[in-house]
Amino acid sequence: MIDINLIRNNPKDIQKAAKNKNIDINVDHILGIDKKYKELSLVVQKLREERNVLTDSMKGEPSKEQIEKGKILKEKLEKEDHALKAVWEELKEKLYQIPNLPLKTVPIGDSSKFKIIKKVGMPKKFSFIPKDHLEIGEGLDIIDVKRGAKVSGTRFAYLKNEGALLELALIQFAMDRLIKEGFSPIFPPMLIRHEITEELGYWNAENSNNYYSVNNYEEPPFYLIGTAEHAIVPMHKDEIFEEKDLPKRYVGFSSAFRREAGTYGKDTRGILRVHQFDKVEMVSFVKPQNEEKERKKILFVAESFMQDLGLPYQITQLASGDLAFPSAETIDIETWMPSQNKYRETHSISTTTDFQSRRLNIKYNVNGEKKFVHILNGTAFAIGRTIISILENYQKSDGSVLIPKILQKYLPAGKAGLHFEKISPKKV
RNA sequence: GGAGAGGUCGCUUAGCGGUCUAGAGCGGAUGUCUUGAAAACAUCUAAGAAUGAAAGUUCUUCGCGAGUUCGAAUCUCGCCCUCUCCGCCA
Repeated sequence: MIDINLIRNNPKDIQKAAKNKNIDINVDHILGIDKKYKELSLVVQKLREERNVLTDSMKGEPSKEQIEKGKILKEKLEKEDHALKAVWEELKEKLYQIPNLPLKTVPIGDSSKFKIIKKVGMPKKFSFIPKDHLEIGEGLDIIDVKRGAKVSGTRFAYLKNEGALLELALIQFAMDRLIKEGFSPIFPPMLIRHEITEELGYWNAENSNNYYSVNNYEEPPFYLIGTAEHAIVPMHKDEIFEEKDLPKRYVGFSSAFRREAGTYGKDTRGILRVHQFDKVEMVSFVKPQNEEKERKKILFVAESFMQDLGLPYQITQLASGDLAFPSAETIDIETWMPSQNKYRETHSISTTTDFQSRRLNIKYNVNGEKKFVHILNGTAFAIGRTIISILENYQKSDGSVLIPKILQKYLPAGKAGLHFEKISPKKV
């Protein structure tokens, strides 16, 4: 949620920012409702004051006149109070439709206006025509989308054998590093309540069909998280941090569930875009003045993972039109995918400034003054896409794959014919 | 899933229609005393909003919402959550 005072004082900026995010709001209209709301609340407050004065004046049995007066007051108050509530609902709905404002540094425009910040590593030249991850994965019997489709439908897959072990290795690798960086490891719940989804700011209007709801019979439905962030950020809802406890950092592991509505026909092959994937995710709660520093830290760690894995990548800054509703800035890491001959998103690092903390009421205490924290999130590993990058970038002509050295210590010692320095193709 | 108990200021709790501007204890902060500390004593110790230069004043919030009433922490209903016992279960 945007600070209402920000809207009152800079209506033009808000209008422009929403436009840059391709979100249609009418700030003047909202200000009109806000004015009505302020006037009405004043009326209601006055009436309540009158009522309080009246009740304070009667200590024992009230007189007939007093009761009469009270009745009249009560009626008036009820009427005005209802009107006030209605206006508030209207205002709240409008306020919830206002997206977070992009930072000044964010390029304005649609998705084509993204900025490439830097490139690291050179795409490898292959002496043979590189296969894509699905061909490699099926050859090694570590990815199975056919059976995924049989059991769950399109865009579902099984990760098997060394593929499964590779996932565990990546999780452990990321966790180890991030724990050293001051992140608390956490396995969050993957079903969340509806009210939480609203407060996070992802389930608004046009985005509402991106996530799954889960039937809970007589109870209100749950939502399946789209990323660990959805369950970790609201952990501290309605809480006040002590200044000394910030920054508060979490590294969470969870599955992520996405309906991928509107992506029919896009990235249908393999496991690049699936309805369920696992992810190691970073979340930080920081003081506003430390936000910049934290963003750099999260990006730095994410980059270091890719460097350690020896994968070529580029860093891009998303344009305003591409930012998620609560994001003020998003930096992506795109990793080289030889089969597509291009970089594809594997990491996304966003700052939501105080947007989520306002909705969720998460503050910190500075010498008695309560201020909203800033919240950042970033991918450590989107496991599926990382596995794709490893398979494709480290493939050999015989269909086997050399696994980056750094992961070796996280893979169990070879037995039963498994060789972890490389994954060998299945003998047919 | 069945039965019961309960959600009040950081923690433990009092409160059972007007005396609640919510009391007490613990914890915390500051001060007095002390070489320093402890103890003791004193004061302070929830959040949000309106107005105001400020001091202050007022309003809201006793899990959330609706209702009864001149008046609700207190009564009624619905919802959310927690705990205990039983059942089921990895």
